[in-house]
Amino acid sequence: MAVNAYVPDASFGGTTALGWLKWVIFMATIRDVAARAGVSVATVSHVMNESRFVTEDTKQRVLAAIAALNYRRDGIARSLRRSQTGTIGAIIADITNPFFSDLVKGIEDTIRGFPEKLNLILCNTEEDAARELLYLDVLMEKRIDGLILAPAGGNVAYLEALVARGFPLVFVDRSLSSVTADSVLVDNLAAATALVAHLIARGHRRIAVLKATLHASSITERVQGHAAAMAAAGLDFDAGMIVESASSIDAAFEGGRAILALDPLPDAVFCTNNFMTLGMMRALNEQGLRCPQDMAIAGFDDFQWADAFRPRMTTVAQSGYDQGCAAARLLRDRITKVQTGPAVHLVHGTALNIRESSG
Amino acid sequence: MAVNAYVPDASFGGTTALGWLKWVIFMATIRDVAARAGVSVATVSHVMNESRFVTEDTKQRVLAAIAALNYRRDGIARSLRRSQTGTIGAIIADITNPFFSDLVKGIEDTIRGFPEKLNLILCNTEEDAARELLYLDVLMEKRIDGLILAPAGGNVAYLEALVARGFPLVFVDRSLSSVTADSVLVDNLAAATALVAHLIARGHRRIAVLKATLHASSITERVQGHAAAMAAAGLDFDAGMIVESASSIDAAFEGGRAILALDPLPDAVFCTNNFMTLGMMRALNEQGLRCPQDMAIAGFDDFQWADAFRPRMTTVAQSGYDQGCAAARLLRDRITKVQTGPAVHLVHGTALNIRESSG
DNA sequence: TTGTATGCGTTATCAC
DNA sequence: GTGATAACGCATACAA
Repeated sequence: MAVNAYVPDASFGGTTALGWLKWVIFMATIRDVAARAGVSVATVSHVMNESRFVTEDTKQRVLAAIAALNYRRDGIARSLRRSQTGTIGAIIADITNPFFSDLVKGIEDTIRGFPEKLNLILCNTEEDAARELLYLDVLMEKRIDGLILAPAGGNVAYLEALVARGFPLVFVDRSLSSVTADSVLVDNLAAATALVAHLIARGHRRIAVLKATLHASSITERVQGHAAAMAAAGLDFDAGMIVESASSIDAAFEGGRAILALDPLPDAVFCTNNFMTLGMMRALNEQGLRCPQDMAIAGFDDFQWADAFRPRMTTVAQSGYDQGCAAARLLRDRITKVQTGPAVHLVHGTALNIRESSG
Repeated sequence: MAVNAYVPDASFGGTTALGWLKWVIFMATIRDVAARAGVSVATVSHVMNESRFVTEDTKQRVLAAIAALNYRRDGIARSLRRSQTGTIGAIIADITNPFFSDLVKGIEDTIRGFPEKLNLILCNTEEDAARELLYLDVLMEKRIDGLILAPAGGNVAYLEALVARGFPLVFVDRSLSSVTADSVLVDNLAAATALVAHLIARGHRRIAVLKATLHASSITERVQGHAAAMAAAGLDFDAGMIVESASSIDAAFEGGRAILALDPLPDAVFCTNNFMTLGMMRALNEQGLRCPQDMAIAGFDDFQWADAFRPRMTTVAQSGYDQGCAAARLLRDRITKVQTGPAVHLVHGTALNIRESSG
């Protein structure tokens, strides 16, 4: 490796403010390559981009110079010139939630397959709209080509303006009714209804909800699913049986405690996402209660180990990975203008995994 | 929001190849702002960066123009001029591994607190050195300011060259002995030794290892820990008791099956990471074997729900989050040249969580 | 088949 | 206290 062995010739630029950096971290430019190959910068550029015919001979000389100087083109300068960065953003709630880490992996695996060699800038809002706004601003300043967003629930005007400007935006997991953009979602209402109906079919009557406090359409719909299933069965429930907590395992643990303090005790709990389920189980555990004997639990979002430990959890499974893949494709199609019409909304399927935690 | 209401005046640039884009997605430039405020671009720049004194009056005019035009400076042009991008890369093994998602969250939370407003580009190698190389190239082309890396095990010359050039690099989770860079690690050898010693103390004698096949120093050391503990106890074991599988739950499931096919059957299994533990449990489950009655299990890496489900897992816990925070700080200090001496190596602590899976 | 020269939007160095 | 203007490194329109 001769990366740091090359000594720039005298033609190399002067010492501006940050010029010294270039001496420490020397990076050959397209001009250095052109000079060494005895051609113009245009030719070097065209060789790298295969954007016009170059005789085999000159091409080889250019390639040799590139190798000798260990030249890598400057993506920043290239981005400035082409007005596209090859970078997309993903603003999600929380990467430690298995649903989102699967989703992000789906995005990554998919964009890696694209010839455009897209990159992903990752941001966690932790369900905070203020943080979302901050990230939106930073990403816009970074001139990302498009954005995959699990909206925290605010910034509607900002997002509307973005979409109005034609900026490529894809919603995942949830959407904002007032913002018309592509989306990849699941039918939360139907899935939650089916899950709670299953609980009812198992004989449970007092079914509490451990609800993540967030302004996400997905969560709202899941709670509506609970109400729908209860109503369909002619079952009543009071608002006190819907306990809210922030969307983290620790907060859900407290929420779970609150549910276990309910009087009379519910005989089943519907957890609106991964974190709620985990927190609920921890609370149950703390009180020495057994699932499903003492309390049945069913949750939205499956997790990879849901069937390897006891109790095996009854869940609605959705593939974060597949949704990530779909979102990435949608976004790419918008960026490349393969897709230009009105917003497209993808609804992915869910599966009801009936295991033992529901009794 | 008047983002898309502004009609650029006649002075607005001509139509180059991508010029049309500017009409669809109109973005005011520093010149538009200067023109509207009746000042020079220099003044606008200085107002935005607070880099020289500007009278309150002109400053207000500039600020008003910025607001009116909804101007956001172009980070790309800025990066080109300043030769720094405010972007760092993180190349890790797999974001769906809870250890790494915690780590990434630690990085994010930390860089968000920096005044530099750093951004994170995320890459998963899935333990593939070829993929790592690809990402290294892309990230270098993107001119990232620094890199946090969990090396897949190859690309040594490339990384050496990077470090020799003074490029800020921090290893996490594992390191490459031939590359001298900052690192954040744990004492894998000691922790694994203690874990296996615990298994031995519990009366287990035939202790198998479910080992992730990867060229990571961390895994090698964990396996050495097993050997050390066995030797210290005067226990023998044959190589057949060390079963390898790729580092994914599915592969570990197969590996777990292989272990359960061993004859004679081991009475305990040491799993070298999260995924191995999960796959092993799934295999156990498939065969209808109980843990710890039929087989004791202990794993490296704790997970948030390790104590909420049965069996509660005995594990070595390390904080991916804290390691992410530390790595981000180390990297920032290198980037800003707050830290300039020889490589610093941080060794974070681990905790032995003795729960029920070890019998 | 190749070269010259302009400009992308900033920042920073001068000059006034 | 402010303004002109030259880079930054590349892609590309236009020449040759």
